[in-house]
Amino acid sequence: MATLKDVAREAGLSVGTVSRVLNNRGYISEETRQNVNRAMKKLNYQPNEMARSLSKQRSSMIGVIVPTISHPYFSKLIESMERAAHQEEYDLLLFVSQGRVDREEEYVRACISNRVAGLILCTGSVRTARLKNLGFPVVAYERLLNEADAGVECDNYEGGILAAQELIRCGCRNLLCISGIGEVSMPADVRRDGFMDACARHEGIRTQFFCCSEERITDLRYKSQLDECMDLYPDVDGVFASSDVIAAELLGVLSSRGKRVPEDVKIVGYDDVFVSELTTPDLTTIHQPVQEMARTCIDIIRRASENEAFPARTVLRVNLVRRGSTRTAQDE
Amino acid sequence: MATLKDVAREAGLSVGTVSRVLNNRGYISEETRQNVNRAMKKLNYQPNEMARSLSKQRSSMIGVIVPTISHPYFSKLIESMERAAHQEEYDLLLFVSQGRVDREEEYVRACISNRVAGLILCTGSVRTARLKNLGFPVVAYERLLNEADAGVECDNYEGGILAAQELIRCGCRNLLCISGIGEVSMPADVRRDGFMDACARHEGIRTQFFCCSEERITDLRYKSQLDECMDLYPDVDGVFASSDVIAAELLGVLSSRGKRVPEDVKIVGYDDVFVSELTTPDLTTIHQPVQEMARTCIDIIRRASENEAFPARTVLRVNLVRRGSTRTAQDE
DNA sequence: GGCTCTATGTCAATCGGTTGACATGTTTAA
DNA sequence: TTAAACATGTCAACCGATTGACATAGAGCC
Repeated sequence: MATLKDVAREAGLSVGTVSRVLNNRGYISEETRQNVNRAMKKLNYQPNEMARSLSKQRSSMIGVIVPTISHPYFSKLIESMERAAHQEEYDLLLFVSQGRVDREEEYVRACISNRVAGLILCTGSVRTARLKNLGFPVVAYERLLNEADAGVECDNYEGGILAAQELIRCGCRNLLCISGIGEVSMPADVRRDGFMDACARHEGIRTQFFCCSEERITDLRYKSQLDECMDLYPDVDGVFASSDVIAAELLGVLSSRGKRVPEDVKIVGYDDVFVSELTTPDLTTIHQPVQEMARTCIDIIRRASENEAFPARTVLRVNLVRRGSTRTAQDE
Repeated sequence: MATLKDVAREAGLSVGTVSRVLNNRGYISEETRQNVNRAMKKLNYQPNEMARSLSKQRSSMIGVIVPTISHPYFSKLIESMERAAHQEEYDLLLFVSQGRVDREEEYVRACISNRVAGLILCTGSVRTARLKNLGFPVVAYERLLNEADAGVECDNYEGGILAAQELIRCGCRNLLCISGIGEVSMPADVRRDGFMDACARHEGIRTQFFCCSEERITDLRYKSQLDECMDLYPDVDGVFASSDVIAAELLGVLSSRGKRVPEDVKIVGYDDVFVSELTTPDLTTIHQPVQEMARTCIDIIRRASENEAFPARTVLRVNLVRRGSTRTAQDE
């Protein structure tokens, strides 16, 4: 495997000059630059990132910890992160914690060992005291973490409002909000607040609330809980589900009870992942700007690395995507 | 950030001895080991993987290139890879190529630069000549790559047979096989062969074949193609879809045509990802042992790193999971 | 002619580990 | 008793870059 020294010899230059070309430092003539590039190509030179990171005291990798990627929301997120990272010349170190605190702490340690350029936390259970003075910036994604250096969220409150308005627009009067609540309070919790507040502003709207246990989020199986829920509230005519996956499962539960969507019950999901277009009918949902959120996370880390200023908190706009599950006669 | 030298000083030992403890080399007394561990804990020492990799000429990261992770099959795969990798003390470097050759080559270069312990290729478009003498083992996952050092697949032919048998068992006589074909020939192509061969062994079975273009696999949108397909073959009573996502979309297409599943049409999917339990009815499917396949890939890399022998080709068994989409009256 | 800018070279330290050679003791077992 | 096994130390080279100090020398300008 060719080294810088080999390239220098091949180009008839010193390592110092070649390193200057690679890192764009000091004065280099166009001729020399070409010469170096030619030599690198000829030797099929690939810089050793380990050596580079060691001397720079910082690698070009970004660590991301997520609870799962089986959930389509997180797979979409990771895909966006990967793209954004590589656009900024970073590589992505992926960690899946399954929501287990021990793993999360292990993964934070792995990030330290790898001297990552930054860490994006998409999971809330890490003991926050351990996030101080890590030597790299920590970005909290849709989590409330005081210890993080920055936070990126979408406007969950607004999302709740949009969902409520849509159901009310469709003539629903007997609303149900299904959401998951973990042990940690999360930005997503305020979706419900937005929903409830918007409902309260209208006359004659009944609202119920059902809490799906999210401890088994990695299972993606809520069906039995949703069945119980429908036993409790058999006469709802509009449901706001806090994720498209829950909404999709609800479709199955309703279908087995002979309820038709959207004729008998209207549904609004959340996230706008591919599942919402896979179901029959497809799902009206609140679109999260996942790509933009991912880009923001990466950009914060880039800025921090270059000692540029960056926002402590970024809240991005959501919007409603109307599909079959809230279609009414007059929409045709 | 504490270094090995700091730990040695704290423990009153030499760096050599501490390094021995870390790498389990030579003779170390239990007392010294404890002493070192205490010192490491006290200083909150995290070994610098960059330095370690540099001197070992090999990092403890495994690179994985996939075409997408939005597709539930790949997100399940990556989740399994991540788990298997960390169980063997590797970190995972994730690359999503979107099926673009230029990105794949860029990612292979990134793996070289990071001196990965191994590379798992879940995508077939890389120009194979570039995979020789990379300095680390390359494992082809569900791909035919002569240049790879090892291949891991599931028994796709058997999967096709199982699907055919199930549809025939349900009394279907007019079968359709929907599969995707890319430019590169892949192990998954033989699913069709298994299906067709099994059908040929039965009297009075008609078989059709429809080829879904997979160029837009990252889109996960096959609906319009499937609609055409149903125009072409309106009277099929049993369908084998080469992925659960296609099967799920087909459910929607059939529903909009007033066809009921499983009463009018029976469906068998492939993969056994969560989507198959999300639909109504849920999908009978061919289960791929993704976890075991992932573990096999990681194990091959571990063996290669330790100069142990490893199999050049591993083919894992699949099995049928019966659910609602092929349920008949007598199954009740 | 002196000054500054451009372009490159030499040299050595540094990043934080790993590893091997070699030395020096202390136990333990044959 | 004596060799082998155990336990640790010292020292230095090495992995492949980055970086800064300092030197050299030609080009362009006042």
